[in-house]
Amino acid sequence: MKFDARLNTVEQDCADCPIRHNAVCAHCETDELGTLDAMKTYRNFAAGETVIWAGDDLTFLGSVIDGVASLSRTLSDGRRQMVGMLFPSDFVGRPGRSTTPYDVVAATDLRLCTFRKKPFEELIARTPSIERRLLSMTLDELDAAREWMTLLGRKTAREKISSVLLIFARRSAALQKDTVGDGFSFALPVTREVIADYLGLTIETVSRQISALKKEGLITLNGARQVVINDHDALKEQCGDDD
Amino acid sequence: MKFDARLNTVEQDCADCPIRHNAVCAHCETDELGTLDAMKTYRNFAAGETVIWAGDDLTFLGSVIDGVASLSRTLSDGRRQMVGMLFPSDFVGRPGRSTTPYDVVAATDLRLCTFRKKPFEELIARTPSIERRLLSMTLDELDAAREWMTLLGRKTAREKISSVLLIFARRSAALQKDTVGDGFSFALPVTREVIADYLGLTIETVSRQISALKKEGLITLNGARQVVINDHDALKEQCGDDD
DNA sequence: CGAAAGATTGATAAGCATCAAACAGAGTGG
DNA sequence: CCACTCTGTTTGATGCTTATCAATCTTTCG
Repeated sequence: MKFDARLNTVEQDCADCPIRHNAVCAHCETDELGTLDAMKTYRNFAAGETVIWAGDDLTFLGSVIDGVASLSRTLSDGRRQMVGMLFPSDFVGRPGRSTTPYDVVAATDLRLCTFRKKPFEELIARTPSIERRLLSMTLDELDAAREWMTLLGRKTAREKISSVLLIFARRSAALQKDTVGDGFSFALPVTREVIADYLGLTIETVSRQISALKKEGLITLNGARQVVINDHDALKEQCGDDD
Repeated sequence: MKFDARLNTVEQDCADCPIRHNAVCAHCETDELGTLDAMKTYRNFAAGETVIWAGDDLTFLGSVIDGVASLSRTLSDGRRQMVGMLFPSDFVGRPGRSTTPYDVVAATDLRLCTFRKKPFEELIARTPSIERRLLSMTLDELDAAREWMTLLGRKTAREKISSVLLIFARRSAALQKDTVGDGFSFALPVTREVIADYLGLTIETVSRQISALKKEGLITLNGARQVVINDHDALKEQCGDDD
């Protein structure tokens, strides 16, 4: 049965929340959690649905509970660059600003735990533990963004593809509490187009580089979306990174 | 006379500080300011000097008072990407983390107002106004980093150069409480090499694109570093941005 | 003045985008 | 069950953009 993303699911207690210990509310005390619990609304989006358009009024903020959201910007002639991917526990929206500077799109079916903006801003103003957690998460995101800038500005197409394959592999491994090594198999969660927008390439170049890695035996493909890593060390070499 | 960047200058009262109203201390009360005043140490760096190497222990944090600092990452074969530029009032370093993931280099002669890391971390833990200001500044930097990702991933060389010229122009205008328009003149604060590392280009491409804009009459150069904008609207058009 | 660093310009080549066509898989309806 | 469409993917041919290599010019500073 297909998941109907528009359907609002039953409210859940914060104490049972799967992202409880990683999200913005990670270090909340019981009473603070109670306040959040009373404020929250779950929102669901189907894959491909836009959560917020760039420039739109930002009326709510919140956390990703399940699924992946992409942040992307568009140039005047339609060229698109993905500037971030939000995974479960990541925070959506920006306190203290009235509009978002980029589109937020559900890359997969997506479930958010949201708060109306104004009350949430008032809450963090009097709750240092939330503010501190938000600062820490924002600093992490800034580091990630800067690492991505290095990829976008200086890496070749082959290095970009190798890098992104390993990133998806590690994400997949982490979810299964496994590690990436020779023979590790994982699924690409997104289309070639999304990968291209993420890497600052065209879909043709993405496809060609994946084919090249396949032809050289570093990876094997089962269909277009399932990847097996044959030579992990060699693939890591191809990333160009300094470690 | 050449500015000797290693020479420690006379301590300055926070109340007279040129970045007082924009830095991390912007919203401090008088007593909080007094605490900071007692903690601070000025540090000067000559253009080209490295403030912190990637991976080094982070022993101090602080604000840029004068000059420009660059944040950059290096790939295994030496390719470099600048991932941020810090101007006066911008914050250096990251509370809550012991090492920096990128090199911090003085792009020009540089003056910092620094605090030892530990005492400063303790201070922000009990001073919400500083933490709030730091969060706000970090969110701004994240937005800037994401905008830069769009430039790096999707803009052409010409668009990159036009964009960076306008960024420098606006920075310069803001400092003089002026606005950018036809006839506006400003200095490029950095070498072509730094611009190239910032834009993910080579110095030759930077030079060629600047020459092209000059040849087409959008800008005029006085020497290599002084730029006059002849046609602001046309230059803005060249950026490719969606507004 | 002479050396060194920074900037410009030219010739050439590599890398990636663009345009175009074919292929593969999933879902649809006769 | 098979044609049919739609979307996503692969592959090929070609050309533009930018990197690379190299030489010259300019500015700065000792």
